Amino acid sequence: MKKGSKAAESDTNGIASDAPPKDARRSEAKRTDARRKYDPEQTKRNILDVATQEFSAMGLTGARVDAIAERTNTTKRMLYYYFGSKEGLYQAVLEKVYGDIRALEQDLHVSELDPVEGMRALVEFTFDYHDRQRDFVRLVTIENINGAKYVEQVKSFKGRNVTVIHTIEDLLARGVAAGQFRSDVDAIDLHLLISSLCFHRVGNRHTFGTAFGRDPSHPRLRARHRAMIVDAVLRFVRKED
Amino acid sequence: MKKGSKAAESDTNGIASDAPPKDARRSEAKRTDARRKYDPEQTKRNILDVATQEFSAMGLTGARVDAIAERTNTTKRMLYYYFGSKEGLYQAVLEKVYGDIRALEQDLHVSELDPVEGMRALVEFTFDYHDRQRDFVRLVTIENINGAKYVEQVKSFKGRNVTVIHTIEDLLARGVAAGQFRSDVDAIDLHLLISSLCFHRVGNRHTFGTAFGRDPSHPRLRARHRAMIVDAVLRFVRKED
Amino acid sequence: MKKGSKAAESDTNGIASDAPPKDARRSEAKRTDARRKYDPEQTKRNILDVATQEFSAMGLTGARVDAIAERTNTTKRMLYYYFGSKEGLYQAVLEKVYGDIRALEQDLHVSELDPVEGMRALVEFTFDYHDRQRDFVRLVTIENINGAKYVEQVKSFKGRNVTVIHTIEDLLARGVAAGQFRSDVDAIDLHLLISSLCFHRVGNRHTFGTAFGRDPSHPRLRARHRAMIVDAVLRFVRKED
Amino acid sequence: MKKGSKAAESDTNGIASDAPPKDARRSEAKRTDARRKYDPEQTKRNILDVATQEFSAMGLTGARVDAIAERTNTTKRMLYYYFGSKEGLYQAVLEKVYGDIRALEQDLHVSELDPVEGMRALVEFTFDYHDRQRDFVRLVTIENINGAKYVEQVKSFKGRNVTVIHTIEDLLARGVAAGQFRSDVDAIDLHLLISSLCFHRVGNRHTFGTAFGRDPSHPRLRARHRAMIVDAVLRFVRKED
DNA sequence: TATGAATGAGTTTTCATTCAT
DNA sequence: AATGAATGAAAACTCATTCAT
Repeated sequence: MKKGSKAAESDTNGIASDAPPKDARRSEAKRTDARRKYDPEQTKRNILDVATQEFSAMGLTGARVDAIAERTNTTKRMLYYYFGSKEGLYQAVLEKVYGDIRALEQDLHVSELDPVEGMRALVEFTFDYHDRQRDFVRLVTIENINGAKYVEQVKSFKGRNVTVIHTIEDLLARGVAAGQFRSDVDAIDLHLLISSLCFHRVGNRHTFGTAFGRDPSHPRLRARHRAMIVDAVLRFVRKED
Repeated sequence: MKKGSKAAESDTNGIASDAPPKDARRSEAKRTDARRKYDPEQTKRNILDVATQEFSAMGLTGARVDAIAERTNTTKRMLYYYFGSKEGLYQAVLEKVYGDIRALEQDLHVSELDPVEGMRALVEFTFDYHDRQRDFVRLVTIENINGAKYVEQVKSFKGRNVTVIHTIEDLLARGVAAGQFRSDVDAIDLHLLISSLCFHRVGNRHTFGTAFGRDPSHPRLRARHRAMIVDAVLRFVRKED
Repeated sequence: MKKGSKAAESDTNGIASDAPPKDARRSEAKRTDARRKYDPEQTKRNILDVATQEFSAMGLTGARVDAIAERTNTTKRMLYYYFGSKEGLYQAVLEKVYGDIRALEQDLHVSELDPVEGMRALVEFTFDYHDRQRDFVRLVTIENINGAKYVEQVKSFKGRNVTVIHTIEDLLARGVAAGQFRSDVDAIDLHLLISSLCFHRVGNRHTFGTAFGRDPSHPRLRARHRAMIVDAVLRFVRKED
Repeated sequence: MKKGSKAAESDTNGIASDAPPKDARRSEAKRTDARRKYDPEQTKRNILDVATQEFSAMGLTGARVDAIAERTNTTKRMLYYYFGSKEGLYQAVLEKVYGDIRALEQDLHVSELDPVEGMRALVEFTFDYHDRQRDFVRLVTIENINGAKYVEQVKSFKGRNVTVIHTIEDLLARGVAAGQFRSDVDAIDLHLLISSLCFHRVGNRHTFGTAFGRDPSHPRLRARHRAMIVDAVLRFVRKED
């Protein structure tokens, strides 16, 4: 069994793991010095970012505390200082990742759009989010292997899902009222359907790639998939004449 | 101070992990002595069955060789004797699991059905298979976390996928010819779409259950999902007038 | 995953660990300001009191600097500021505890009593002291596990013992002269005998309680033990006719 | 804080830690070879003997698993293999130590002796046992610091104590019947009294030695103490004319 | 073919102590 | 005088694998 203590894959190409806030911080209160030695918030964030990559790449059991610590600006000790244990850190990562997606969903003002366009926007957003946030997808996958044991304790988790369902319910209701959508679609079922289509091609892209020699993350394929999924969803909800 | 060494979840309700053979075996080939003291085949199979459960429940890194050995009729040494290493055993499990599905697909004589009925049959079969073979679904998930590293070396893997694509191509071609299906659907894309819908609700059932308080494996929900997925696929391929 | 960081047992029911002084102090010397922001003496005393409990409950190796600091009004840093190290703090605790008992023994004016009554008074005092000062008993026990390494450097230690022996020698001499006591009793041996009887039932009360289902600190049992021990000592020293 | 990973004191001068069984073993079944490489019983016993010394010298928290392992013929891993954890090993040590004393007590046929002689024999036995088995005394002390947490789970513990009380009750009853003993002595109280006298001088010998410059384990002093304690107990139980 | 004992290298976690503010 | 953040060294414990029988 190989050891490879570097993350096998560093999928962090999205928002979550960008470490942008250095500027945000500076603009706050702490004046001059660019890098202070004692900055708990930054230390925590740094650990969390590295841990996100490592856990998403290796799973809870596969990740190594040492490996995380090594890629950090601090030492292993700080990791325990702030997060208590490996599991505690893992949970904090889940919390952060679920918090991130919720923040973004706010920007979608679906309720202001025509039902069909709103549905399209929602699906495209969901597609794009999963496509970019591989760490998120992997962590959800990992949680399912863990039997959702840790996500249950994550506060941001439940809230996030309620919001999506409300959005979908609103779209469906308006679409039905406008005679555009059929009336027998359940919001949660539809959410599952959309999620399935957006999640699977990211989460299972490795076996898919191996099986068919196609990399689903290739731009051309991605664009086609995006269109296909939007199409499939709209055909599913659309009222047939 | 001890940790639970039993598989966190024993999802074995399907074919893969059934350990039926003790009797079946005897009536097979090995004639004479009813119970021999040393039966390599049975020993191997026993190890494999236990390992399937353990790996599918815990992942490659999460599974413990000791835990597997303990639930076996033999000792840890035998595990190494027959499979060489933890990874070797894991690979053997993948091999077995992929072999299982191929055997089943033979029974589907889709080519003899009307395109629409054939498509329905294919989707229903795919749905049922994933619904029952949770171990399979989990192992695929796990492989994707491993970057499909091990599945690449599994012989039954590639072959299996080729077959499905052929089946779909045949259905699409016949459906287009009959004026029932649209002509711009790619077989691999459609396979991905079907897989997504059938896979996700099983693989991510824990987070789904936690999020919405609905267990997707409940009979009523399962039936509804099955119908919904068939419906979605047919709407997707059907030619609009 | 956290461990209980509170002392396993807080036996502080006596003088040593009472933290009475907040007011007493003020009336002492430091006149003017009722509550100053920085009060080194109070800070030290507070640390010392907490440390007494923690060390007596957990032993030198078992006690945790973090746990002590947490229960303090100040921070860990202050602990090092004032006491230099964990060992330094432990030693300061020993010093304090031995100082306490000496102060009390002054109040016993045994030399003014009839030998038999004096002996009774001494035994009763010794009994009561051990019975109340569990922290003291525990710390002595702990020191014996440490090979008395730290108590050797405690100034109040030697002096204290010399005093007791003088008291006993005086009692014995007067008792022999009065024809009440036998003449072949060694003062240090007698001290050991008395100590044994008073110390053991406190120090080993847990195993005793577990073994016999009797809690030696129960009032009824305590009274009986007190009488028994006085009786045993008097029978031992008394001259037989 | 000093590290000293060797046992600070190796008090093993008694039966428990003698490693005599090499012969016993040979005379059993295992024929020829004096030291076999695979001998679980011996491995366990070896670990247990070393652990007894280390725990009794350093306490539960003070003892170091590494230090124990180092002085063993095997590796640290085996310690976990057989005893599961540091606490498990500690408990096994308690079990062994309590088992040892019970075995010895069988040899005392007190019931066949005249009450006075029987009482003398019992006290002398108790004295000698504590005097020799310092490891036992220290471990009991340590357990009392632990609040008897571990000893409660030790099977040999309760049984042992019941036996002693029966012996004492028998002696008292016969002595009273013979007009030699007073009738108002409680067996458990007497046991406590005897234990106190025998235990304290061993358990607290370090502080005693430091305080008075006398080493209670010196042969001359030991003999005098032995006589004194027998005398004190007999005076306590004897009926006064 | 089969087995229980044994192991070294790693992995998580804890601890007393010090630094920068 | 006082503090929260930071740390290296060591401690407990685990894991996949091999050996002797």
